[in-house]
Order: sequence, then C-alpha cells, then structure tokens
Amino acid sequence: MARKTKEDAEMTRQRIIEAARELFSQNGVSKTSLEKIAKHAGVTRGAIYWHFENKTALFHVMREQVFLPFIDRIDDTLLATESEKNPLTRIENFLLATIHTLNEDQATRQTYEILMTKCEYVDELATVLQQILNNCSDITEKIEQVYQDAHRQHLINPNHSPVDLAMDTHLFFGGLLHMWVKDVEGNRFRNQAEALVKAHINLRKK
Amino acid sequence: MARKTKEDAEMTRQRIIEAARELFSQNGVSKTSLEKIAKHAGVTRGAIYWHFENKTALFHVMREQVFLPFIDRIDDTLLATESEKNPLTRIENFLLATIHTLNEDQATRQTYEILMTKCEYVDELATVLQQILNNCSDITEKIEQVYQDAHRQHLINPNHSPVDLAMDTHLFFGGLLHMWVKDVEGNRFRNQAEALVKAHINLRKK
DNA sequence: TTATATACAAACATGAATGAATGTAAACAA
DNA sequence: TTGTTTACATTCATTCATGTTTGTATATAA
Repeated sequence: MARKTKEDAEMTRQRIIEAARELFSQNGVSKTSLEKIAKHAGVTRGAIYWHFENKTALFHVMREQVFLPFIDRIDDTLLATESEKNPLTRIENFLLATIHTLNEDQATRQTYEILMTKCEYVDELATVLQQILNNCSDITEKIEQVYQDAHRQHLINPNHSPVDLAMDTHLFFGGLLHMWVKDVEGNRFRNQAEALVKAHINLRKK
Repeated sequence: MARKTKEDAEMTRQRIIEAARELFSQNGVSKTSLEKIAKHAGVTRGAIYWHFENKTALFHVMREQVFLPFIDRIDDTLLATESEKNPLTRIENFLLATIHTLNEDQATRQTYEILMTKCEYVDELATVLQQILNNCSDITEKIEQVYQDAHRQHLINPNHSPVDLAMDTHLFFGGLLHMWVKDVEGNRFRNQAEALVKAHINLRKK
C-alpha cells in the first residue's frame, strides 16, 4: 500500500487508538479482536501491528492518553490557592471537575468504563493495578495537604485528622466513580453525582 | 463412564464451581477455558456441560453461591438491635464483618477479586451490573435506617441527614472494598482496612 | 430382573484470533 | 534521479476455545 506522510501516519495511529477505545468500551477488551479494531478504524491488522507491538501495548497507550493528562491537571484545581482560597472548596472543585470531565469528554468516559468494568487485570495488565494504587496514593497525599490547610484555617473539626479525612474522601470518591460508571442508565448516581460530592464535603464543615 | 450417585454428582458439580472460581481469580474469566476448569476439577468438559449450560451460567452460579448468603446475613449485624444497642457501632460492625469475611473466607475473597478485577461486564454479564446496583440500593437503605436511629438517639450531628450519611458511608465502603481487592500485596489497604472503617465511623460521632 | 435415565468421557466439527512473513507503492533523503 | 525506508495490505501457519454429538457404564426405579 501507498506510504503516507508522517502526519497521515499519525492520524491513522490515532484512529486506531480511538477505534480500540470505542470497541473496548462496547464489547470489552478480550472480546475485541484486532481485526475488529482494524475494520472500525478503516485499516487492516497490518497497520495495527506496525504502530503497536500487540493488543496489550495498544491498551496501555489508550489508557495513558487519558490518564497522563489527568494527573497533570490535578494540581490546577486542587492546589490553585490563588483562584480559590477555601481549601474545602478546592477539594470540592477537584472532585466536581473530574465528574464534569466524565460527563463532557467521551474518551475519558469510555476509558473509565473500560478500566472499571470491561477489562481483566491479569498477566500483562496486572501491572496496571499497581499503577492505579500508586496514583491513588499520590492523590490522597495531595488531598491530605489541602485538608491540613483547612485544619490550620480552623474550617473543620479539630478532632479530625487530615490523614483520615483525606483517605476517607479518596475512598468515597473512588466508590462514587465506580458507581457512576456502573450506572449506565444514569438515574441512580450519574444524575446526582454533584450533589453527593457536595454532601460529602458538607459533612466536613464545622 | 460410570454413573455416580446423586451425592457424588453433587460433589463433582461443587468441585467444578470451586475450580472455576480458583482459575477465574488467577487468570481472569475470559482467559480461563472450560478445558482448564475441567482438568483442574479432575473431570472433562463433558461434565461441565452436563451440570451447566455454558461458561456464563457457571459464572452466575459461582457468584450467587457467595452473594446470596451474604445478602441474607446483612440484617444479622446491621439490624441486630438486641445484641448491639449503638447504631453507629452496628454500622461499624457490619463493615468490619464484611472485611473479616474477606480475610477469612477464600471463596468470598476470590469471588470479590473476580467481580472487581477479573471479568468484563459485557453481553450476558452486563446484567450483573444492574444486580449490583440493586443490591447497593438495598444496603444503602438499610444503613440509612440505622443512621436514623442514631439521629433519634442524638448520637450524630443533627445537621447531617441520614440519607447523605448512608450514601456517603456506602460509597466510602465501596471504594474501600475496591482498593482492598486491588491491594494484593496487602501493605496499603488490606492491613489497615479495619482502622479506615473505624476512622470513617469516628468522623460521624459527635 | 430389566429398562431407562443419569453422569459423565471421548471424539468431532467449526470458527475465531494471533503473530509472523511477505509484498508493495509511495514518501523522502541524498 | 535513484536507493532506501516507511506505512501499511495480504497471506499463511498455528493454536485454541466452544458447542455438539456419540458412546457407555452404572444407579435406580418399576
């Protein structure tokens, strides 16, 4: 077949990733063959094997394309001390921003669905679990710092330790995200996710 | 092959379920063939197809064998008003009892691992998500009732509504269970799960 | 005692899915 | 202009999983 320009090649690579994400979220990772992905992207399997070592590598790239930017954006809302002075509001905004991205960005939504309900963490994918645990630790630590701010500013009950509060918030939000993803109909969690976040933060206020 | 007695047949059926659970939790549902399950159970695929319609049916039976008894046991700790008077302690005991079962009972532990990280909710398994959502609603409602008790007994902040508290606790625990399962090493969440539960309940106390 | 249903094992047929090898036309560098 | 690399398409070989069918020895009912 005709060789493409570098820009064209990058476009097909991107189309393959998008096709994979779409089919993974529809039919699950293991039931999505490279043949189906290729057809959906308008190429053949040869193209996929050119751009990616195998299905697992494609999966990892797909995941990173959503999560690496997400990690970079965390500090923007969580540690944005100039734009938002109140620490509790900053935590609330961080959680709400994540929900908002899920609602607005299809790629993010599909990737969360895949990671939470459409893939099996075995063999080469088992390492992803460890990465998730690491990310969670990082996020929890950052939330803890913000709770320490709130503690210093006497915004919360002084008996509650920032460590406990941070872990509790993180676990709450992890649970919420899982239910958000599972609630495909949208009438149980997706439609009231923001209210649940605000209620959670309200439980902390004095 | 020689026909077995009814008791023998029931034993092989049970061995098939156990083999499936073990292999599902090790290698994931989709990568576990009926051939492997059969070998691990000491039978041939013929035996599996005799006792179960297909792999999906076997999966459902495996799941129900752990979750139907669990649902039955909920009221024992959560609504045991005679043995434990304090509503907050009853909620705490319920959460701790679940963690305890995960630690002690291998079948329960493996089933949770399968449902959370080793299967893909597509096609026939997609219905399981709906069942999970329904179970969660039931549990949340029961927790809410206990929080209402706590409210009436002035054990918690009167500004906090039992509905919000129940949902918050449920999401917290869902998140904790997910992290518990993912923390295979055991040094991040599994070893401090009880402490996290107690800290969560403590956040409610006056 | 015999007929039948049971509880499987064994064999068969079919359909993917993967990975590797090979082919090829056009982009790009020299 | 030409040689080389790129960006795929095509074909091939192999493995593996499922579902079905058939065979069969025995528990059990009549």
